[in-house]
Amino acid sequence: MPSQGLTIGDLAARTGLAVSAIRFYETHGIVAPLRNAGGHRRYDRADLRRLSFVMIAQRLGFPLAQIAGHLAALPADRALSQNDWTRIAAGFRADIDAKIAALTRLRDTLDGCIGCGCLSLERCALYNPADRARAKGTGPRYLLGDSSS
Amino acid sequence: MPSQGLTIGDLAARTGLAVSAIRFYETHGIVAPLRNAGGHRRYDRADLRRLSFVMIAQRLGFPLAQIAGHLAALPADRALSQNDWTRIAAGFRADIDAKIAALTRLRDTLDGCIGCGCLSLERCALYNPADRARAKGTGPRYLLGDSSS
DNA sequence: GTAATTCCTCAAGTCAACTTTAGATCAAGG
DNA sequence: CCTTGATCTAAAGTTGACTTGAGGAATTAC
Repeated sequence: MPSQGLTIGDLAARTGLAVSAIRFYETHGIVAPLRNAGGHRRYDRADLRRLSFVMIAQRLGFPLAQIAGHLAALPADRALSQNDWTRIAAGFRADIDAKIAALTRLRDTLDGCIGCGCLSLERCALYNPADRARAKGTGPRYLLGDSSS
Repeated sequence: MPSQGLTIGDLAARTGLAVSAIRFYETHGIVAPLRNAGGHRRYDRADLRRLSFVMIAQRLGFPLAQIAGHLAALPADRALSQNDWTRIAAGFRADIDAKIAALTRLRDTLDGCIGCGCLSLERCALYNPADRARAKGTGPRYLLGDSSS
């Protein structure tokens, strides 16, 4: 039986993360390995998934704190059930959708700007968001998804 | 005639950025204001657009250096033409598309995972990317868009 | 014309997310 | 056993993106 668990080096090799990064994540509550007699960390396979999840979400621009928040909804001690994933996925999905929507909005605006020929640019949303928003406040909220009318 | 240009405070008020941030951006080549007799910065309206562009792109997760790169393709000295925007938009669009694709891939995988009922999770891409990728290298490249077969 | 704002520069501080370094201990192969 | 490599802790360093602070000059408002 190889059931001694994975070392931090094993985890690093499999995830591609640095050993130091995994230890850092531990201080942020993302993984919580056990210790063996000598004080060395021992991980199980669920930790591989946790770390993969972190890597993916981070690559997509989610901050560690937010990711940790999602992962906190998972039980650390037992194997993950489908319900666990369903919950985390649902929570995460809203964030992803928001990000996709913002990106799509920007892309479409860029496309419109290319095609519209508005050299005066008076009516161009990309060109002029800050000027237009001036009456309503500050910043390019027009493209930033502030739909509070 | 109000044609003295905008002060850094005007710009801050209109974009919602901090004055310090605008000065910081200057050190990174994003804006390059003129100076008046007293040494104060004077901006024109094109700078409002540049800053709005920066704010949007940043919110979407693009690093300043990359944004500055896109903006560097624009002429700093003259009014922006449609061609200018066409060029910057085209370059930026590829980045946006890549980000949308990665997010969509993740979302779809999450959806599949919720629906598939794979409690064993042996075939679940979200659950198991690191284990599966082990043979091919490290990390959850399965979901990260590494399409090198 | 002077008081209150706003702006100037430069240096240092902050926060996130890690990495690097140092000194020491643990584990595994021969 | 003992050497080599992995791990440990704690603290300091790094990068990106800014903010804050100090000391001083320019602008604006009255």
